Amino acid sequence: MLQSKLFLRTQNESPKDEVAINAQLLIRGNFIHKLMAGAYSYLPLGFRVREKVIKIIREEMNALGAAELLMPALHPRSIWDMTGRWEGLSKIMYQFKDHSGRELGLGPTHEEVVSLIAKSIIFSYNDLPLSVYQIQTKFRDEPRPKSGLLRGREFTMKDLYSFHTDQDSLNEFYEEAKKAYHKVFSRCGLKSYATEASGGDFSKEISHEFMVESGAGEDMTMICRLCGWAQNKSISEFKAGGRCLKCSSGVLEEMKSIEVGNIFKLGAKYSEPFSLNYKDKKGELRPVVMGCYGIGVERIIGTVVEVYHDEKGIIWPETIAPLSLHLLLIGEVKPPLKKFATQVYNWFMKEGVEVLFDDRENVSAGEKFVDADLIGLPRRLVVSEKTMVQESVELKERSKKEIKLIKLKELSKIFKK
RNA sequence: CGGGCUGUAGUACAGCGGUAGUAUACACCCUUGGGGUGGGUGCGAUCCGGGUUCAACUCCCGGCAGCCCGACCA
Repeated sequence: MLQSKLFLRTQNESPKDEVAINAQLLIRGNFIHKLMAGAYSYLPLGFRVREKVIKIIREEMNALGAAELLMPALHPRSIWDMTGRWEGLSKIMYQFKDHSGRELGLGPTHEEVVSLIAKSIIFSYNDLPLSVYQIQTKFRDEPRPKSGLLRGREFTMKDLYSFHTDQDSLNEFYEEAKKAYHKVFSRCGLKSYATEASGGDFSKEISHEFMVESGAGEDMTMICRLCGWAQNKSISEFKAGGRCLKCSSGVLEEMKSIEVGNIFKLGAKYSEPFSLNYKDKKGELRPVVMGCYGIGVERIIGTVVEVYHDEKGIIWPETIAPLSLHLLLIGEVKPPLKKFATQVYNWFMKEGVEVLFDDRENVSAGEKFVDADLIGLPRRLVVSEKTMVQESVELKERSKKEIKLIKLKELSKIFKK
């Protein structure tokens, strides 16, 4: 990928008014562009990060046994009246009328729609358990969008819904989903705590929020770092400094955190209003037992930037970096040097290494270094007159200080497919 | 939704009741060529509406927008 063709222009200065680190760095690095509070465009680099995160989520959801589908974002009022949530969520749901006066809304979540679909699929205990998910744009009329990507009005959510004959089956799946969630976040470079929280509107039962430690977060979590037990401070009866009741040897701490996902046991809350029932072995109708599970894609991206950065810019984890290698052509670009650099670039392209080639001419070395640090690809490779005469390139990892000179012949040892 | 702060070139900042300035970006010329090289020329702006005033970017009121605090947050 050629930087000169990337629709990219970095900014030296942080945008006015943006305080959140993730907003500052992602805007400066030209990953995103703000259209209004809480609505961002994904520019080519940001788009690639988003795709990587989505790919990880998709792989883990598929591994969990869930099937992917896609539901509409546009909903008629009637389906929301089934659960009383047209009124109940009127503050947070974008609701409007079309030209014929029909009342429509943009989905902030999809329990209603998925329950309706499930009615056409689930009839018998033989059909259960089942689970489906989608990765889709959600709309919420947030009273206060804030902190860059962390709280938007329009955002991408992976929402998963599971269907069961009974609570035991749900509990079993719930624990598997919990593991899958930890795996998603860990693959994105984030340490997550499954935190006990109230079920909110969804459920009277305890739910779990997946918290990542960050000063940029909105939530306070009580955690035991020893065993990983965590509880949202808002429902916690424990105090910091107290002993962990779970492992009895750790000490509870307060931790500021970002919620990147959550899981709920819904029970029959949505199946009942939709008469989503199945026939048990005796032929008797019973309500389907449901669970729902969400992950905020943009939240993951924003959180990663909050966690992985330094004063120069972002330091992407390899797994979700937009590309893995930044190739810089430094110094006066004479034909032999350009040829040499292109040769190196082509080698990486052939090897299938995702490389961003800063091929811009008449851009100073310093400017290229600054841009590379800001954009934060895991590895930086410098090609110049100096390295050319030695038949080599310079390798530096974004997270480290040392620079290594690598002979061209040795490239294949370091960059294996 | 309550409170606070802020709206001036693409971006980031100054400024003043009377001709709007700097940096950067952009275009061109020269220079330089390993951590935003230096110099020159040029292009480019006062959020919207109302009020006060001879005169408003500046003062006052209202809107809108952005950020922050709080409330809210399936």
